[in-house]
Amino acid sequence: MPQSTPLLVTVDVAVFRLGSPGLEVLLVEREEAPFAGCMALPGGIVRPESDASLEDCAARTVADKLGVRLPYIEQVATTGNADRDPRGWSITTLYLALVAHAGIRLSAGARVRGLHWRPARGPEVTGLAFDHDRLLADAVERLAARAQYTSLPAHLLGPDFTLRELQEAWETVMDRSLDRRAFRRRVMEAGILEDTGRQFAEGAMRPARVYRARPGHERHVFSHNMIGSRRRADGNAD
Amino acid sequence: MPQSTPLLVTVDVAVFRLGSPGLEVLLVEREEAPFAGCMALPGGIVRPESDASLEDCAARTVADKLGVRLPYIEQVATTGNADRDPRGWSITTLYLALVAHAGIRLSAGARVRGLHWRPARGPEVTGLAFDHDRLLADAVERLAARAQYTSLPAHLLGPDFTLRELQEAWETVMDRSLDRRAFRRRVMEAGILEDTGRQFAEGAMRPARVYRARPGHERHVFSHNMIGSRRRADGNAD
DNA sequence: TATAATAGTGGCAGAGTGCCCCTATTTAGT
DNA sequence: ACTAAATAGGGGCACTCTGCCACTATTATA
Repeated sequence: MPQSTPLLVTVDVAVFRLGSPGLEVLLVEREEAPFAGCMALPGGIVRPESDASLEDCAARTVADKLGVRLPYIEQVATTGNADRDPRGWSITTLYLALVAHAGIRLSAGARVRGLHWRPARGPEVTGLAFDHDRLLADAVERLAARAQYTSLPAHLLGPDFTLRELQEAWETVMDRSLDRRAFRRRVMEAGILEDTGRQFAEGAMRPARVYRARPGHERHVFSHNMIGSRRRADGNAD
Repeated sequence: MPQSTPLLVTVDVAVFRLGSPGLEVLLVEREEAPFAGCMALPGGIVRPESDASLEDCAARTVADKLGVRLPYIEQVATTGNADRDPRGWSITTLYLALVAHAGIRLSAGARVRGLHWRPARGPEVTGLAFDHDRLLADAVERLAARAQYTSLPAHLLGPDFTLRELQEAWETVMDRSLDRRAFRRRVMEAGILEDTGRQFAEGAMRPARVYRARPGHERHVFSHNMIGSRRRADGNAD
């Protein structure tokens, strides 16, 4: 038997990209009540008649607004209670998605008004609608945790990249500096990259080799932590 | 606006305890269609009028059936699609719970008929109702992953335990043997235990010290992996 | 008193770690 | 041409962490 009381089931997605500088998240300005005028994570109501699955719903929600294929999407958590939406008991499943900076076409899609990229950390992203302050914090935390032992940050780059770009993606996601030597050692020993043979020069310096993810190794889990466990280098500990 | 099509929202819980030997999961024999007569994870329909939150719903579902307070409950993931329930589009949020073996009182609670503890791994827990085969596998996998770097397995024991019992809890959860010296070193250096001053003897052997979790350290995250990353000892690799 | 079984600890060889510093490669400037 | 400047890439060292073996300690029983 179905629920006796109506229950709102939604999906919210935290889409991240590499900003300049720092991690950026996609926010949408709400046009309807509740929280009209507030910024919120893009989301939508689950429609059984058109969504094959919850993840399809999340992917469609972002694809509609952003007009871009998501190279990475992952479920974070589900929140359900009577307080988060003034309209009543509601459930939302939060997803985390990454896009490459170059591949964004904000002009595509139907309802693109009010779409903004905002720094994912810091005071600029407080005061979001519903409980999205917490949802965003959860997504950022999950993202940083994944970066410690998986190759997830690579999805923030295009298909080809230099080791420096890859390290900067990692540092942006984890919000801390990494040792260059240790980073290169771990990535290269993991055997997840292949040399394209090409080079990339950015000014009057020695050009860097251009790599790409080896086919089948896009979702690598490192046997050792990407940051060492010895010392803390920079900001936020633990 | 709410969903235009009715949508079944449920909660399922994988409750684990230490068996003899091995990890055991609580299953319930379904009395109603669909899948009448099949074994399934205990679960229930989310009732907005009586559940304050999704997690409350999960805790209540188990407490009703098991008559025991859950020392640990954690959300695993949410599955939603049109195929998992023959009645139509449904969403379930899976929770993972641990109970201490000693504290179980299966006689309490209202609807205790058809409750069984079954080995959590192996052929005895296939053929569950709905997609619960996969849900159970996901919960077992999450449990083993958590054990690698958190003190989660301690919740499978009573308040007091010896280091041997603690190590056996870890080995049961991870389904692999651990090195005794390394285990003791890591646990003691973490500073999460306090000596009760008491001892526990089991036969004609030297008695072991009895420890308890230091208050405030029940949910410890280890700075280093609980299993080393050097070598695999016995069964299931990576 | 010897025996058997478990509890608890010392210590070592080798792998993993951050880190310093060296060399290589490019363009701009003189 | 030659130097300067900046980044790319790697060698290697001191230190830490790892699994593992072996040793001592403690108990009851024969």
